[in-house]
Amino acid sequence: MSQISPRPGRGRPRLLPGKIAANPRDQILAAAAELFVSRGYAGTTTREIADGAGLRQASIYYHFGSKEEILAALLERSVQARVEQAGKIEAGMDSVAPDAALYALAVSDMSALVAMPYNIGMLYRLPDVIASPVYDRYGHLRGELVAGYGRVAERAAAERVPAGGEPGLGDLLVQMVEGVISLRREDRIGSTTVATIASACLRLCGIAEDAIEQARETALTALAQT
Amino acid sequence: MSQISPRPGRGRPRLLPGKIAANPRDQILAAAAELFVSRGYAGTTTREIADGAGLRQASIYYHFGSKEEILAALLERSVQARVEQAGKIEAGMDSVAPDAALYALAVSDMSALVAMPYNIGMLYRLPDVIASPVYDRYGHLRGELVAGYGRVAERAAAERVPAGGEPGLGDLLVQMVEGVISLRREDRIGSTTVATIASACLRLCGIAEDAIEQARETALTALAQT
DNA sequence: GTCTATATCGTGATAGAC
DNA sequence: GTCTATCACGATATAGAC
Repeated sequence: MSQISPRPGRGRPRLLPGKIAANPRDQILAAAAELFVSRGYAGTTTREIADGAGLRQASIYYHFGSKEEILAALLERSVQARVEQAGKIEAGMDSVAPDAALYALAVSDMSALVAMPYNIGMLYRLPDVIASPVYDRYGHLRGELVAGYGRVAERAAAERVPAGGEPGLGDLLVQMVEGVISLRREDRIGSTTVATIASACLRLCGIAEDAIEQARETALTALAQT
Repeated sequence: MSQISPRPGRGRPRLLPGKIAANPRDQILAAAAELFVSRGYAGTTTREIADGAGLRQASIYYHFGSKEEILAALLERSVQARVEQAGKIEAGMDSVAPDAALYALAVSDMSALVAMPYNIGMLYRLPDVIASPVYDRYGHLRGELVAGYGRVAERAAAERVPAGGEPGLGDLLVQMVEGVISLRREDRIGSTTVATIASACLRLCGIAEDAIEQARETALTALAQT
């Protein structure tokens, strides 16, 4: 990154001076994220990215070596936050009730997904992204996420639901949680969305309605302290 | 389609005579399906499709007017079977127990998804497909599918789970059911997969374990008669 | 650090021979 | 009905001026 020298007045001025607020790298990432998510990776051109970022097509190559490098940066961002938060919650699992831990995991993970700029959590679903060589570097992290869900869920479910099926509880729950991605694409995230899905996760573990309600309150107060 | 004249000996012979078995239109569709699903729509070239179908790039344009027309044909195939089956099950819903109807709906829908060539059920998830103008012609059908799931599920759930949340039960269940698409992409469809997910659907409606087991048997015998 | 200009290649689609 | 040949365009990426 020594190539970046943010000294004012350096470099030829941009044509469109309206967007010099944030640093250009982030502007490029933001524009690319929006386009990748709405038109796909292969369906997005570097020219469109440049337009969105407010600079010229060629100028992108000062900040990134290739189009694929932009994708890699976005992929890393999109998985990092989720895995980190999930790890923290699983680490502190022993101090709270198992079902509250699951509720907290679901809520914090969905919050991370919803908070991501331009819904980049869905990059992982795109075939051309998965086929890309850069996917291999971050793909296994999502597997760890599923495994984490599985461990937390098995505890919460106890013996209430038949275990050992394929797909496992972790797969089912991650599938449910990532439903917010589709909902968000359709602009359907409301004030009750996250709570509704989190409750559904506990229901999927055979937890009764009153216990779900209790786990919800425990989880929310625990999350508020973080 | 009057342009198709399958008289033997007509037309210049193909370079690669190995694949003349089925009709060329279907060969093109099959090749396109495999590629769209593995590399995305925009990421697939007509040359690659032609290679997969065993003819030359330009020859595709005898069977389809454009690349988009190929996509439209695949989209139609992928939604038709699901909506049809769902409609039949919902129509015969009164004659079986509500929870058995839901189980049957989930199983038959997942079976349709699993039976689709090259997992084309996932075309609906691709941003460049959704952004394409041809999507508008078939997109609303998926909405009807969700609504159908919602009606069947509300009956099965009765008053056991809080209703009226966003997302609705239909959204949650379709989300679960379409999880087979991801599993299939990862080659993880086993003998218990469909049953596990169908049971999870009922669990999501607050149905108890023994009732789930009973619904399963009722549904399977009902489906066997069809 | 961003620009203009351009090289080089790949794309979807068309024309016309066979 | 499939071929060869090619057009017109748009893609990523590079070179070098400012």
